[in-house]
Amino acid sequence: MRITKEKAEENRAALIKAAGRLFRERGIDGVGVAEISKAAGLTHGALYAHFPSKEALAAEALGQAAKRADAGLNKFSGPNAPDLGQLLDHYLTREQRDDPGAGCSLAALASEIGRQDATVSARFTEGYLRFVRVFEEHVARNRPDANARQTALAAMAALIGGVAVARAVLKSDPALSDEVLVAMRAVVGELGGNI
Amino acid sequence: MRITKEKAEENRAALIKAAGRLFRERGIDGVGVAEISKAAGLTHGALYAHFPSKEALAAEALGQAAKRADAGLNKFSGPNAPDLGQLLDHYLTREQRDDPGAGCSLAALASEIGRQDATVSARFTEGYLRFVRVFEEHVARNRPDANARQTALAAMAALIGGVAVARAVLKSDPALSDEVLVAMRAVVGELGGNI
DNA sequence: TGTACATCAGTGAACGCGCGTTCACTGATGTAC
DNA sequence: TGTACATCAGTGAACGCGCGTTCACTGATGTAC
Repeated sequence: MRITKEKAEENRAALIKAAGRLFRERGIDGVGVAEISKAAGLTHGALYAHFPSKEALAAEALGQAAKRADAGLNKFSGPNAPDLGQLLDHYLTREQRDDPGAGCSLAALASEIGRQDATVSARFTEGYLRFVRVFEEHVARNRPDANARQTALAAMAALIGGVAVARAVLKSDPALSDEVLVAMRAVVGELGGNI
Repeated sequence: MRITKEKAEENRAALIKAAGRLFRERGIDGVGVAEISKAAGLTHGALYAHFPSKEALAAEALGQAAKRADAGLNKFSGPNAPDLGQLLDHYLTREQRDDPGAGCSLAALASEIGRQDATVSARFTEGYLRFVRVFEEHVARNRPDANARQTALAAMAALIGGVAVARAVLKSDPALSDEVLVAMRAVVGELGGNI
């Protein structure tokens, strides 16, 4: 039952989208190819017509997620960008914390990417550096005295850690989880030269 | 073949130690009970004489690791403690990054703890707060103007994120990985009122 | 435009394997007398 | 102190199940004439 090229491309996109969401929700090790395929409306055999392995799909999913994040990130860049505080308010929300599937892949998968292969690592690096560059612009503008690159590298890693920690403590101490988000917002805002 | 109470206690400790190391190295989902038991010199059946489930073992392993970290942390606390920079130099090393099994469980498992149950989350929270309190002391001493609690919460989450990011980008961009560690050291040092 | 046929996305059974957990059993330890 | 026996940490086979991957097959699509 061969299908149109158009439909095949749709199916491929559905696989990538489902994989991204499920990997963020439950980790790369935490979800199987059968479930990803089913979520995309296909059987697992079809997945292997598009990707040589689960790991290749993971790399593709991470790349796609970075691309989507990049689109959202563009409006925070350039000479007429809103101030850094708005980017932080956008990133450090309860919604982001409470719905990892819809959120940032960097925060959702940070501590397990190191165990994946180099191609997955490369997609993480790309996504991370996209955020870093936007941060760098803001720091260079707001705090000409500071080392913008260094501050941006640390600030973005801090945000990733902040969301990961807020999620990790949530089930045992929800008040602390909120406190971490607020603290991150204040401290990174100050770091970036923005109250 | 019943064994002495003493030997049984040793075996229990070996299970916890092996579990901690393997979980940090490969993630909780990434290692099975058979391998943990084997690393402790036992069969998997014995594991269930000590722990009701893999998840209970994970909680125990995280608690034990926090206890050990606490011992190392005590010398950075109190009125005669060395300055914060030494704690940062101790935490943000290539050794820490390159050997997750021997390092900090918070950094190794941050983004997957949110998927575990509340008892595992509770052990993470305990470990995190131990670090936060030590940080808080230093910030209160070095920067009386700052909100010490808030700064400490953000700084510790930042360190966790920094190590996780340094590991995530390592395979694809080792130079960037080093740069992240250096940036974190500088920025968090400044945050804590220490050059 | 109509016909013949090669292509290939997708199906679903099957592969070997490892997973977490259970359980009947072993036999030295620990205890009661 | 010596004997009888209950205890229980540890063994290893077995449970059902899901894992990632392979492959013979299907049949509509896309293409060559």
